[in-house]
Amino acid sequence: MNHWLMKSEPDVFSIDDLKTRGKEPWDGVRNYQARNFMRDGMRIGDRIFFYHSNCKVPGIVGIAEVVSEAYPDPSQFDPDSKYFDAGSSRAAPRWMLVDVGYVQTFPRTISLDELKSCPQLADMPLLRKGNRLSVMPVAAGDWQFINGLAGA
DNA sequence: GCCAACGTTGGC
DNA sequence: GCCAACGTTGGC
Repeated sequence: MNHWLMKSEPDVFSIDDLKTRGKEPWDGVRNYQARNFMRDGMRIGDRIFFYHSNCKVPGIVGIAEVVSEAYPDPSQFDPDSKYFDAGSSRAAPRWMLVDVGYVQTFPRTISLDELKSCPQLADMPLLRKGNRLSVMPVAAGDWQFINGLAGA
């Protein structure tokens, strides 16, 4: 099983929103590297750290899981969507997504500051300077370590 | 709201 | 194929 981290702005879609909905199509990803992780890397049952970005205390707030295979992101075909992509077509979809299901909310947020303070996590892609990927892999060891921090 | 970092676009 | 301009991300 592979492990992942996905960023979301809580003002737009928070882990509480995911909890309420149960599962959600992860639409709107318009970065090729992130798309490739979803399309080629993710398998049903893979676990995901849910990360809140662009907010007061950015950090990992809980766990989600992959609940579908990758399929074309419908929003790319919708002219009324802000994610519409005129360069894509149903015959050759450019953007893929997976459905993400709620698993648990951590008892506390593992803040970005705390993650940065752990020498064990220095190689995490999340902590690399200038990284803006919204979907990225998490090494098995880092997954275990962070779960330990969360008391989960 | 600022701005550094980085991806994409498009002229040439 | 180069690279300047532009847009976006996301921490602060």
